[in-house]
Parts: sequence; structure tokens; C-alpha cells
Amino acid sequence: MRPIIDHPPWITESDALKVQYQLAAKVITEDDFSKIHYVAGVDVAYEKHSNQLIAAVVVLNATSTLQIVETATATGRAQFPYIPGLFSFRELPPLVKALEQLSTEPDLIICDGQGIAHPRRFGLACHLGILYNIPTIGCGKTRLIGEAGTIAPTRGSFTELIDNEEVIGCVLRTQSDVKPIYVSIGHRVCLATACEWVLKLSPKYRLPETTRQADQLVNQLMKKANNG
DNA sequence: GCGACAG
DNA sequence: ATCTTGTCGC
Repeated sequence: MRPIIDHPPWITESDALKVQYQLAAKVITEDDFSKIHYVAGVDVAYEKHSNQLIAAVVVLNATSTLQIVETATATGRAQFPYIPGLFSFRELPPLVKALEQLSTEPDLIICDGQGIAHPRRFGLACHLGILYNIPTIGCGKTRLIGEAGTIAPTRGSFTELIDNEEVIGCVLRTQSDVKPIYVSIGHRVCLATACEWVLKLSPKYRLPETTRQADQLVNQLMKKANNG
């Protein structure tokens, strides 16, 4: 699969900010999809000594038992620093390379990072969603911005994540007595649907199976890189 | 000025 | 994210 929009190059921090302000207006925060058969998870890791980013994509069959249908990986030199709020500019290039190799087009992508729970309402999940015009969900292990109250300890409990009196996401308990995760809209999915999918994809562990599988794949490559 | 800060 | 150290469970 290939991006549907031509992207201006992001060289400087101010270029990146302009891209975010421009594209944030295009994000659709309601359900806008027909049927979801294939759900993809994406993850990127960083190999410090070679300055390489390793991207992995895993496509699962969402209509049955979440079996892996296809995987793809790619590497690339990190060309943008890690700056909180500009995360996607660092991780997107290798991710695009990996998605390019995919023959199964996913109907939904779960991202390892925030969606609109972001200072400019344009986290990695939104960026990926807009780039491919595909439904995406942001799924972060920790908070970027926003405030939330306490959550009941049982699986499925959640509370709204608020920033500037605006609901930007949910803090969702995917497993009882386990730290919650941060779910937010990426593109073409409403918040309630996003939480439903994340819960459905997390029957056994804290993180969705999509994220877990992508993480596992990325770690395999990382280990290989360190050995060879 | 100081702390906070997806991965 | 990575790195380091230690602890627990298989």
C-alpha cells in the first residue's frame, strides 16, 4: 500500500509543525468505514549504535481468532530527532517502507502512540491515517498530554482524557489490576469504537495483539542486528 | 525561570 | 525508545 497524498518534506521543526497544523484539519473523528476484516499493528524500535530505526507491520485476521495473515519489516537511518509531539516525523519513513511491501491492505491500523491526544491533535495515528486515508487508532502505553481521574481496577473500565476542557481520548483498563493504556482517535473512527476495538484486540494482555505482535517482530530484528 | 514530555 | 540491575516464574 502507498500513501495517497504527496507529503512536503519535513526538514526542520518548524516545517513539521506546519505539516501538523495543515493536516490536523483533515482528521475525521467519526466512524467512516464499512467492514473490518484485517487489522494491522505497527511498531518501530531504535538501534542506538547504528542510528537505525526498525519498523514492523503485522496484519491480523480480525474476523476469526486474530491469526497473523501477513508481516512486513523495513529499516532506515533515523533522520529526525525524537521530539515529544513530533514523533511521527521520526517514525513514519521506515513505517512507509514497511507498509509498501504489504499485499494485504488492512481495514484498520492500531498505532503505537497517540492519535488526537496530542498538543496539536495530530499524533502518529492521525498522521498515518491521513497519509493512507485509512481508519487508525492511537494506542499509547504512557501519557503525552491531558488529565484523567482514577479508573476502576476491572477490565473495560475507562475514564475520559481531558485537555483544555476537551475530550481527547480515554484511559482504558484492558486487563484487571493492570496499568491502563491511552486510547485516542487516529482517523475515521470515533472514540467509543476505538475503545471497543482495543478491548476486543486485548483479550489476554495489556496491549492489543496487533501491537504485541509488531513489537515481537521488531525485537526479533533488533536481536538479529545486534548479533550480526 | 521550572517541570513535563507518545517512542 | 534504550540501558542496567535485580527478582520472579516457567
